[in-house]
Amino acid sequence: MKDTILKAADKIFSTYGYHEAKVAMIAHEAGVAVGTIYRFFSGKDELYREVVRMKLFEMEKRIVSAISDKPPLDALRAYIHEAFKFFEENKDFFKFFLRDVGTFSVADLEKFGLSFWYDNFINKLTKMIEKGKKEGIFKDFDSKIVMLFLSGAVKNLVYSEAKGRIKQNINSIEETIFKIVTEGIKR
Amino acid sequence: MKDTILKAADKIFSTYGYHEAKVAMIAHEAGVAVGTIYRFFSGKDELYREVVRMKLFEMEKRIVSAISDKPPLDALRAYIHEAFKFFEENKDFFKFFLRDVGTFSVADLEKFGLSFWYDNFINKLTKMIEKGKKEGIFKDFDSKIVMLFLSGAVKNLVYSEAKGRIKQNINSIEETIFKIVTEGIKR
Amino acid sequence: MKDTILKAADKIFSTYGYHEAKVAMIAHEAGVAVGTIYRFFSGKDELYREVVRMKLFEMEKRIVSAISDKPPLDALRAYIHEAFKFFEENKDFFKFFLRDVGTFSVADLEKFGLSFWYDNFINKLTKMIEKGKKEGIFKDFDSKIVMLFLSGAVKNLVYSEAKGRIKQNINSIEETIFKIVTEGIKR
Amino acid sequence: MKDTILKAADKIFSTYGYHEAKVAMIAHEAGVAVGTIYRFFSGKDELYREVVRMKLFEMEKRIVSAISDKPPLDALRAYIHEAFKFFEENKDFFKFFLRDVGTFSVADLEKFGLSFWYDNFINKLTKMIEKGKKEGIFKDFDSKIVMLFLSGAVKNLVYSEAKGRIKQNINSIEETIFKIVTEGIKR
DNA sequence: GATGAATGAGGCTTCATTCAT
DNA sequence: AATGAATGAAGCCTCATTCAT
Repeated sequence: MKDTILKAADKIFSTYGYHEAKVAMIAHEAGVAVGTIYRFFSGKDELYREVVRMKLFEMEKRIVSAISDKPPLDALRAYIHEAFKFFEENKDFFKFFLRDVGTFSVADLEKFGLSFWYDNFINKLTKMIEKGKKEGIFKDFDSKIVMLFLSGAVKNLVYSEAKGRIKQNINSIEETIFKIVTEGIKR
Repeated sequence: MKDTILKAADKIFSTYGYHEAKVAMIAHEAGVAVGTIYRFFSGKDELYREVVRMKLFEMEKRIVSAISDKPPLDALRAYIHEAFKFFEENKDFFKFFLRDVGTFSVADLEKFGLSFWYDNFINKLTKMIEKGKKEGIFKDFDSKIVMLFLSGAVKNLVYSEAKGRIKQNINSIEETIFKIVTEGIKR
Repeated sequence: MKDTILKAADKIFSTYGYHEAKVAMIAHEAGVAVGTIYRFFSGKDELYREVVRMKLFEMEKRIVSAISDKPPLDALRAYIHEAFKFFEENKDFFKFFLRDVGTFSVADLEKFGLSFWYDNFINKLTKMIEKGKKEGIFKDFDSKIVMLFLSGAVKNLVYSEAKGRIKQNINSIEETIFKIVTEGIKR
Repeated sequence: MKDTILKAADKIFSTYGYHEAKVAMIAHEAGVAVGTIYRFFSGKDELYREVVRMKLFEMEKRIVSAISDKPPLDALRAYIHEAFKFFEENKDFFKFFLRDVGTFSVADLEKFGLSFWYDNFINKLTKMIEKGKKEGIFKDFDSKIVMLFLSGAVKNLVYSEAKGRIKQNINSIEETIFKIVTEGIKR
């Protein structure tokens, strides 16, 4: 039941964004009464938070699993590939998440309670870089900056790709990203 | 007057985001009556659009001016520096509007009449890469992908810096970005 | 519930007229919350339209039923009597809606989807005159003009009576109308 | 100046009706500033009242002048003719006046201060009937009822004619009215 | 006297939330 | 536990009116 609602909420939020999504729509999509939603969630806010959590935790799980136990360069490739795949699969959701986050007030953002999670996630990814540095494969840049650099680049490219602003196919884009980040653009 | 309102709107939208920002707050911040806002803007929507336009046009002007007539590598440095500076100065605004320009859906950009502008802006930046390729300084990656890669990386780092997730000072972050993008992280 | 609201709306519109009537007043009169009104009507406009429809359809039903299957002169008397009775019972409403059905512009009647209805209603009444002409009881005036003449006269008298401008009792007024229209004022 | 405003107000009220007419429109039409209107009229309400007064007083003047010093039957014809002519010339105004009156609250209607005028006007017309009765030309119906009967009939027919619901030309309609009211419809 | 930019009260409407069944 | 009709707070916007120039 709670899960049905969560899935319905995901779909509606992904289709309409937070503010255009109405609780009644979600109830309808889930095939339950409006009141039922309030048995499981304290309100629309919490419902949204739960959807976001669900998504991000899934993302973390998939990406972390994709890179674990791989040598640094392979892990890097895997990260780029998995991130692309995940964003691609959930692009409707992220289209609105990224936007809606901007429509919440600072106070609300903190309510998401995801700051801590995000730091933690970035730290896990950072380990991939750390490992590469230890093994002498990566240069001695600050690992966190490298990861934020890389994840920003990936996000922007997924997004642009989703918007049809890039002609290349996804494999080719992934490969280009990998090359730039490993070897740089300077000849 | 129009300008006072625009500035107040910028502040309120930057602090609360679109939906939590109330027209009455903006009027109060601007020190005018609610009705006065409607003498200059057809509604809350248009007011937001104008704020966004104002910001982005200023950003373009500053960045384009910073990179023009510079040799490719200097231009690259200048781009990173100016983008950082601009985002830094307007971090409240961008926290809400864009963690990413791509944050807004195509429909939204079109609503702002900015689709054309964005393509144009990216093209201008892309020329900086093209030039470097012609001069044999940059490798033969697709210029647009390079630019989207770089702008994504920069935006994410500004954002993270603004959030206090990075300890280094800005100059050092800029330098790291420059090095990664030019020389890559692989040893 | 819908009916309670409709009745309350009738009362408030009849007392204050469309523009001075506030949705909140209607809700209060009906003993429901403002929002409840919007479960049944799309807005103030539709609510007004529905009140008007309700009234006019009832009027038609009563008048048509009163005149049907009667010989022309009896039908004429019945028309005058029933019209008086109906207007009398709803004088508050008609004081605002119609001193005259014609009071509303064509556009308005169309907005109410009542143009067709009104033509149809007049046609039904017209048949009473036609019948009288066929039977050689009525003179050969254009039937529609006769009906518009008669209904205008009746409406004005009801209205004046309602305003207290006439001293006679209603029966006497009805009789006078009947005599004037059948025999004329000329000796 | 006051007159210019009054004429402009007449035009705008006649075109849009009371509630859709905006003070700014009237000022624009009159070629004066909004504030100027408030030098001559205490507000929109009074301006409307003045327009209505102007109209009705003119109507009275024309109709009374048309019927005075005429033998009863000629006066009757003249009344019908002049009423038709006047309504015809001002149909835009009356289209809205009749409607808007219905949108004012009872309190407002009294503010028009026209009840007394209307009684007075009807009395003047009534004299035409009285005279006919004294001369033995008209039957012994209550004169006021006769006048209200007649004026209602005329108003309704003018209105229907204005709406295009009648095919005959105006002269023919006037003649029919005259015949019905004098001789009745019964053979 | 004339102007018209600025005012701000007040209305219609939406929709998250509640609670009696 | 589930329902969904009813609630009512709160926001955007309009426009008659004012008053400094």
